Amino acid sequence: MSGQVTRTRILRVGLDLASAEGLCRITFGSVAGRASLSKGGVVAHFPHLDDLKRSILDAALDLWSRTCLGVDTGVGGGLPSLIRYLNVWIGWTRRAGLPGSCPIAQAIVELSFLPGPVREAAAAAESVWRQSLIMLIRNAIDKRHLLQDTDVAQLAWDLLGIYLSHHVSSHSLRDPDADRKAQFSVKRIVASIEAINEGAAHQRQGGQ
Amino acid sequence: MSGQVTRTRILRVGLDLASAEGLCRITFGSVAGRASLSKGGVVAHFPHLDDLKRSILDAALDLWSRTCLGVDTGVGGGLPSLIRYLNVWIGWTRRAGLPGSCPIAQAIVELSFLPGPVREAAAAAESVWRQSLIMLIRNAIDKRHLLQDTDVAQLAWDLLGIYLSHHVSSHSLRDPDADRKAQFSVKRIVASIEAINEGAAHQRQGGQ
DNA sequence: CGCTAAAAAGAACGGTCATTCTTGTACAAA
DNA sequence: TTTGTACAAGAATGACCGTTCTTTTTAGCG
Repeated sequence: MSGQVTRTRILRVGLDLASAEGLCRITFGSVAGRASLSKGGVVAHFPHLDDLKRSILDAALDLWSRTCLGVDTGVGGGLPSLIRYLNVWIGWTRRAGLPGSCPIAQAIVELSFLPGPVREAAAAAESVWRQSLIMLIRNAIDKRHLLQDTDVAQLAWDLLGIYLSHHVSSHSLRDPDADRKAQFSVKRIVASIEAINEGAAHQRQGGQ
Repeated sequence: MSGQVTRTRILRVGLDLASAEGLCRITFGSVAGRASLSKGGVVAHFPHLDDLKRSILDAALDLWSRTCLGVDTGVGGGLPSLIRYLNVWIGWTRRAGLPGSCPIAQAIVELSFLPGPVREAAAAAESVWRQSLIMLIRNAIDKRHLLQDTDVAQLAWDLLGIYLSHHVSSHSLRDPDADRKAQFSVKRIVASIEAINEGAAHQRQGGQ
């Protein structure tokens, strides 16, 4: 069996496991068992556990990118692309075939206290998310779909916050209504800074 | 030394440790060390680790209640009380003298995958938070400060979401601007459902 | 002082886990 | 067939931790 194939299988199993039980539950033994490998077999590919965890996060970000980016062919940018992206992003793990929650969101919180390469990888993924949001927001502003003086960083923070809230709500708190609530939040926040009826919106934004 | 005093000291140390390193880092040894006790000394008070963790969460909720509730004497209910509460809630751990982040918010996420009494305690704390928000929101509606058809559960979800986003942002991602951003979010969401200029606001809520 | 009971210390056991090392196996080239 | 090499298995080590048990210390009281 080619080593590359086994390596891919390990990462696939690890990604599933991270989604189902969290990155902190990843051990050589747990991954080896589900991959029908011995513990030593996994270690041969990832000498240190951090290597494995970091690679799993990389695989998760890769899957996110394939699931959530580039799916709006034909929408043509601007606010519609932003809204489309948000609707695809929220709950993307189900669509991607993962058995549980979003491993990245979970990792960001789980690793708060644990400096090291794995934490860096999680933070980097968050940075990618934030940059993607910012680019979509900027594009919507350029196309005059959003107010010109929209605070880009603030809006990105709010939208990332909705995603994280949805993660906690649906996963940690098992709220069956999490999807609906998150979508409502997105609608409300977008409505409050849309460039339509600029007068009222502007008054709201600027007014204290 | 009276056992009660030692027990209190253990919980104080445990609360600090949970704030500084997370509930999952609580071990008999770590608590014992910081409390100048032997491992056995801690076990004598909390035979099972879950007892200790649950008690720490209880202590955290207690501290929250003393720090965040009942501080608006003279404000007199309604929307001002809600806003006051949110401003006190966000970042309450600093005010309460805890060395790190909010142990409850962290626990809610950390324990997502681990059913048991500790997870139940974290979920119960979240329920208390949610109920507090709902009561404040209802009061603001009764006083005609918020729109009559405000979706109470949705608004509570949004505000809890801002708190959790602030937790992740300030703690996991170390954004020094987290406080300001969270406060801005609160202002925006409150503005969008205030009963003032009801026409525009109503149009926004009901529209689409 | 001695007696008693609570409180704390400390040793010990079994389990899990990361890491390291050695062994075995399949497969290619010579 | 022999040799060499990547791949995987499996044993061994040392650390940490929850839990249990026994022993020592401390405080109160006659």
